[in-house]
Amino acid sequence: MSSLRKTGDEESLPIVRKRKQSGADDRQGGPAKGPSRVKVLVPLAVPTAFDYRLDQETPLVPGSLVRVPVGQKTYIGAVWQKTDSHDQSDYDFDRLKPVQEVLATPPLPQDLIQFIDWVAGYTMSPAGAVLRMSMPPAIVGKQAPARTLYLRHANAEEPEGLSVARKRVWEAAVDQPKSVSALASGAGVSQSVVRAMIQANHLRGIEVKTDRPVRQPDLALQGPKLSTEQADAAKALAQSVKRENFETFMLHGVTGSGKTEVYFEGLHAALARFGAQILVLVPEIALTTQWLERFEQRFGVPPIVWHSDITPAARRRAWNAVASGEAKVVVGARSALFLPFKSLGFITVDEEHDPSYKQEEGVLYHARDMAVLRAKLADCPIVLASATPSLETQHNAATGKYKSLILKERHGGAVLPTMNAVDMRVNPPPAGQWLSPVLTGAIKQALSDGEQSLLFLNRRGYAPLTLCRTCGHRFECDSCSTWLVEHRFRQQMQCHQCGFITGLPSACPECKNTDSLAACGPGVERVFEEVSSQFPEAKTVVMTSDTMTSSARMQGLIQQIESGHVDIIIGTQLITKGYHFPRLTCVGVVDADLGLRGGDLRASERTYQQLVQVSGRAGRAERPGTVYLQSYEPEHPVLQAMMTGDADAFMQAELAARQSYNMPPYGQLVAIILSGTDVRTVMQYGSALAANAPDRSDVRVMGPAPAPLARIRGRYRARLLVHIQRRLAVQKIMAEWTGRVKPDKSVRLRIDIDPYSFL
DNA sequence: AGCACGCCGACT
DNA sequence: GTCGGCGTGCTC
Repeated sequence: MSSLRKTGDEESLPIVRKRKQSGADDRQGGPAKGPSRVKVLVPLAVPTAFDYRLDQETPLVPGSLVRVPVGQKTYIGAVWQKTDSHDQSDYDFDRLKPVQEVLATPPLPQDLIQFIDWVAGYTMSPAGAVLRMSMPPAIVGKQAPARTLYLRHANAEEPEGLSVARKRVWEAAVDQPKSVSALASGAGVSQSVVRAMIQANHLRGIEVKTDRPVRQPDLALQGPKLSTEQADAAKALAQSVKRENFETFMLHGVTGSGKTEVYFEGLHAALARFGAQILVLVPEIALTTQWLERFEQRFGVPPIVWHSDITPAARRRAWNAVASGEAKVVVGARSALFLPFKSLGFITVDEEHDPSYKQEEGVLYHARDMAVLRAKLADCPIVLASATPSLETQHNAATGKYKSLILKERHGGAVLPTMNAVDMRVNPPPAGQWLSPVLTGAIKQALSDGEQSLLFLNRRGYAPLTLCRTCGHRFECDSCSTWLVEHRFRQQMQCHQCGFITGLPSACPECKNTDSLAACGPGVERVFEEVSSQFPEAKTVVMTSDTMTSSARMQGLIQQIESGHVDIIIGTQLITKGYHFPRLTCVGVVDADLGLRGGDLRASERTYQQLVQVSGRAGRAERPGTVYLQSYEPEHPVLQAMMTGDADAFMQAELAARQSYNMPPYGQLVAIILSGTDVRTVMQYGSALAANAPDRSDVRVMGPAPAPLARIRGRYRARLLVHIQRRLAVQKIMAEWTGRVKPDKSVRLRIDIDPYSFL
């Protein structure tokens, strides 16, 4: 036994010695020279920073960007820990790969590093995956394309016989090399003058690889005249900016109350006070041309825009300008929260209730909640603006955690629209149709008055389900548990989950019957068909993500609507945000009950918010608007709240219900999503998890149950919902639990802290 | 995120 | 008998 042990010791000796050696090699403790160890977080789904060898003498500050090898490739990562502290790393010093390059780019700011670590901890995601959102590998470290700037030749005499125009260019071409257009506009001449002087060799071309300077906001511009209500709210924001610290505001204003103008004043105050950077978060689809135009009017420059659809070149320019601090005003979708702001001075989350702020892929985070943390770390004010604030935000406002700013009146004398519930049991549409005579009557009236109508149905395509009347066959996706949606305009069947597309069938694949296929239920295309046959003379358009394939097309259509060339607009939620159509007076909600089915935690809240948003499109100018809500259950509290307009009572009732069940925002939910190729293995692991749940009275586990969409892309999914009675750090509990019950390696486990969607 | 390593089906 | 499918695990 003892000899065996000895042998073991001897065998492990080299390792022991290596460890000691590596400890002795951690020279960063003293002033010793030579290579040192640095921790670098790479933008990959890795939970911790890797160790690298740094061959230069100068230590690197945390956040410094470095190029390091990982496997076969190299990545740009960020130095992730103080290099002067002794670390416990046991990674052999002589096995470390070297830092290949230290980038000249400014280091990631300290508050961003803290933010990334915190988000990783909160969402239980690998820190590298969060870092990836802050420094997309396709952008960071990439050079600007080369361009040529022009300047006088050094010490050159003014050429003989310059014309007046050329002389002006000559005067302008000193000090800074300038682009042709900058020289021309600076001298007040046309570009051809400058070009001719280049030809004549009067100016010297210099190749640079820098981006053109970012246009700076014009702070002398005045905003529009504000109502008393608006001015009071704006003043509160400006005062908060003066206090120079973290403070959260709920800006709650009815649709059309001019919330935007109010938070613009807050942004303006922050810009004016320290020249700080400001960030406005908007839901992806709300970043409209109309919104950008308003922004430009107020600040004199277009903002730096950041969302999933911008070109790689624009993305690179935006990232660099934000990192250098040159970009002062940034507007973006949720991912803009992770940009490396040098000095963030104000954040606004517009439409803060919008469910699209919850990222449902990769790192599962809620941008609104993370924005509040970002503001806290940056020590700056943040405004959460909405006509229908989330229950979470209203609760925080009620408890005093957030300050309340409330706008009760519509701006410019516009009145709130009149609400009508159309009881579909009393006024049913003709067979095979979806619009009640009440609604078609209202559209007809609007048409004859020369006003516009909007029909809202949050369902793309022609019909959500196609079945065979003979054999009952349903068209389903092969790899998801969903129905294929008929898109009649495109002559296709499509799975809205995985995107699978196939042609329209002419016969039932099961019983081969032709003329036996029936479309069930309405989508926007079907409503379009109905409207077209009822109002053939009206100009009707459909606005969905399917028809709005390019932003040029979208803008063209918006302009047509604004100029009154469109009579009836049919659309999905794409049209509920960010637009202001003065001629729109009649709004019809085709199926106001749609969001209430399925009954998840937030069904009522979300439906209410959506109905208010759609209704808010009506009557935003002088002409009053009218809203028709088609419902089979008009006595439902959501419909009742719409009719009475008593939002507060509705929200109070919702909050009380949440409180009585200890649901968010009082208690917490965590979802565990399991997926794998084999149903039984997935369910077995789910059951094992449930059976070994944390032994705490305040934690209750529901499930495992097959996920509402049990199969996506061929993988089976099951979920457990964990309810925690109180607000506490659930991450520790979850980590301990899922670490204790080892998963079968074929099962993938994801944890969604604060789940929003229950799909 | 890539990319290499590894264990089960259709080819010469 | 081998080529290659993707499922699994590692990257300092």
